[in-house]
This record gives sequence, C-alpha cells and structure tokens, in this order.
Amino acid sequence: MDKILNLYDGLYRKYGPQHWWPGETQYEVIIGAILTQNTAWSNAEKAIANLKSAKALDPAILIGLEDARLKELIRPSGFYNQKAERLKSITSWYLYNRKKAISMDRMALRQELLGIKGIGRETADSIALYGFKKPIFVVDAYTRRFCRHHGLLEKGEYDDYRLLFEDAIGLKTKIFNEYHALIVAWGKLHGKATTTN
DNA sequence: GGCCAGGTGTAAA
DNA sequence: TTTACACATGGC
Repeated sequence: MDKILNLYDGLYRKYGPQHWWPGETQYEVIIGAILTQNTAWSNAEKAIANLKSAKALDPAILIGLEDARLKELIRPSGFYNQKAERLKSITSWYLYNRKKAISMDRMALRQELLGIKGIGRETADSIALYGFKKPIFVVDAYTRRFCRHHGLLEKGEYDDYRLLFEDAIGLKTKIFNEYHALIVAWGKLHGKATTTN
C-alpha cells in the first residue's frame, strides 16, 4: 500500500475526524482563509466573531463597509491593512462569480482565484477545497514539515507537494479535506520541536 | 521579551 | 530563479 495512504490511516486512527473547515457558510470559509494567512487561527477567529457581531459576515454588507471600519473589526487577525483590501477583492469577485464558480472545473477555479491580488496558492486551494468542495490538495507549512519528517519529500515547489498527494490518493475531496486537517492537527502537537515519532 | 502562527507581494541579487 | 523583507496581532 502507498505510504501516503498508510500515513493517512494512522493519523485518522490517532486524531479522528477533524470536521473542517470550522466555518458555517461558504462565505465564512472564504473570509477565514484570508484572515488566517500567516496568523494563528485563534486570532482569525476573533476577527470573524467581530464581523458576526457587526452583522458584516455577508458579502453585500462587507463590501459596503468603510475601510476604517473593516480594519477595526478584523484588527485581531493582524496584517489588517492588507487583509481589509484582500477581503474586499475576494468579496467583489464572489458577488459576481459565485454561481459560475460552483460549476467550474477545479483547475479553472484555482486559476480564477489566483488572479485575485492577495490570493496565493494555499489560500486559493483552501477556498476551492473547503469552500467549493473541489478536489485540490492544500499545501501549507505543516504539510512541508510532515513530508520532510516522513521522508516523502525533502524540498520542492508548492505544486510538487500538492501533486505528491493528489497522485497517491486520486481526486477525492473528502480525503483531501480530512488529510490536510489531520496534518495540521499533527503539526500542532509535535511538528515543531522534536523530530521523533 | 522573543518567537511563532493554517502566506503573499514586491524588489533586489 | 532564489533570497530578503514588510506586513501586525495575540498567546506562550
């Protein structure tokens, strides 16, 4: 059996289902993907809570907020100046392309998202996978550590890591969803300090 | 008080 | 193509 599939089974048995993404609506997933860029999820969560309290976690509302007001609400997530701009960009796109995006091919959606300033590969793939249920494997810092730790891949480009998993697993949205979340769970517990286990 | 967190864009070597 | 740096808050 493929090593990547074996590792998945091990993680699943150890940590169980992760129930990602921790957001209730498609739009919340998208907003969360921006807010958590290089930021602890706990901080992104605070910003989302603020947006909810302000009844602004809605594309039509958020797009009309004053920039200063939006920045104030998302302040806990850090990098709030650029994130405010990014939230408006993705929201503007979302308002006009939501329907089209749902039926788009996974790679076409990925390209579309990558065309938005402030949306890089991880954010685009997170939105495609967790927001639109497209089978795209998300690669992040934990994934690279995980691969290095298990001797799957020492060093490579983003797509090298992505294809490593997509080729081994096949285009399976549910598995991609769970696997990425499990890698994060693994990383948070013992990914950083020790190299054992 | 320093390091890090579910990155990205830009500029210079 | 690779490397360096700015962007910012909150938890430990």
